[in-house]
Amino acid sequence: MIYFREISEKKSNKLVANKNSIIRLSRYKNALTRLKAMGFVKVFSDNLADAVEVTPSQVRKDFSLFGILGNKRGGYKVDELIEKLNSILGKNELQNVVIVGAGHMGTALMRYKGFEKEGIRIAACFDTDENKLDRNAKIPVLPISEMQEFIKKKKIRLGIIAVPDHAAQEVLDKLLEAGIKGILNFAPIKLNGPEEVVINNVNIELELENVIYFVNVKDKAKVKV
Amino acid sequence: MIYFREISEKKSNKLVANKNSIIRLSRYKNALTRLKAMGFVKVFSDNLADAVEVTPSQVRKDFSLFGILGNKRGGYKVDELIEKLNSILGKNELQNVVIVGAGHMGTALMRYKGFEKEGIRIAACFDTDENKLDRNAKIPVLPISEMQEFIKKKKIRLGIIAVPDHAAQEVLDKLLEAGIKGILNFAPIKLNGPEEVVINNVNIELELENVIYFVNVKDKAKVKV
DNA sequence: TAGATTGTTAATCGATTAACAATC
DNA sequence: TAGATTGTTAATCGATTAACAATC
Repeated sequence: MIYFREISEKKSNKLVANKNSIIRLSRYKNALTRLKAMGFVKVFSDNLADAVEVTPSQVRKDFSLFGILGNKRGGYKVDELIEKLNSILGKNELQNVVIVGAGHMGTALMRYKGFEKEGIRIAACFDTDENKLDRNAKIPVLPISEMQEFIKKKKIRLGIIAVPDHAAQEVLDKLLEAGIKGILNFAPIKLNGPEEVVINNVNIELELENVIYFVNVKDKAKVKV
Repeated sequence: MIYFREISEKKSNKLVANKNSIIRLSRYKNALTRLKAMGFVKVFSDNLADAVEVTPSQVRKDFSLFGILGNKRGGYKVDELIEKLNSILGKNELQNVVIVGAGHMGTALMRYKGFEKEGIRIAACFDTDENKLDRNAKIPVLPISEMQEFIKKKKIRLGIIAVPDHAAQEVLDKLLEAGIKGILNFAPIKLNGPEEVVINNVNIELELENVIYFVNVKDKAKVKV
């Protein structure tokens, strides 16, 4: 992937975007819309740093990494900044997504309010279970046999996998075959896909196990007293 | 929190557990149960490294960090290793959890199969909406007014927040008041709690936005050709 | 102008990887 | 014993923070 490397690395071998910096951009953007609502027209790296709980250096570094320039002494204009962040984050165009699996998790995601206001639209959900189908719903639930055609016809690039573990790899293969480029995977297994496909895993058990571990550590630390 | 620092840092100022190392421990453990099912009695750092896609150095480093010792030349005994990892991860005792919010996400989590086999038990779910209550279900859905007493009586330490943004902070405060020590939060807002409480945030929008960003980057990289 | 804030370079910090002596 | 693998120390890599010259 030579061409990707060209834009993802600076000459100086300092790497550009990593996952954390993108997450921070999203947070800056959210903070900015709040600040805007409060009447701010300009912001300084200080303000954003406070809002997102990072250092001002981090803010300026992130911006400079993505080519966002402010005005020395004058900070950043809120409107321009929001616009630029939206553009970087791909928020200027509606993002169509399909969900595979209309079980509990898939249904929760279908109903999830957070997506719409972020410019994410669930185009359809797919399932093998006939009882779950609902062609006429606002977000239709369709048989998985129609999935690939649907994706191709609507040129959808993003898919969410919310099926049981044992079905996940097969679903992934089908999605990729149909042209999907990015995956958010809720099945707690490692999926194999080609390098050029973006796969982000959300593993709820692992997240909860993490909490358990740190609670235990702190507990033991206290007992030690 | 002097006492916590004492055990969380080595003399040499090398820090012990960070979130990533704990996640890796969970993955080692999962890999090991698979290897065990395949008949393995011993494993080498090589095997685990392959299974989890890290370097053998990483595996040995992680183990040494948590005081897990193998046998030079003989690797690690699978059963012992699983046992030790379970103990570190707090898997030897059943972990009771309450869910707050019986909306789509809360319900999905209640029905989530992954928890049980990891020794996590959902003791109850709480909601303000009377229509959602169900005292007699296997996992009862109770009014939020009974939450604090329930938590205290059953000495529950872990809570999952799955309520709308605007209710999340209030729910957190109540949970902490009742004695909850660790939180998994699905509401996409920053929660304020005292330092000694463990709060882990799962933000599904951010995760999907991340996918969108990297898909766009790769797309543009290709067009550039 | 004087003061404040950016943008970038250098320093620091932390986590991962490599190397290798110890030893089973 | 010879060979292989651990456990740990040192080297590397990457990300965050600090510092400061440029400049509005």
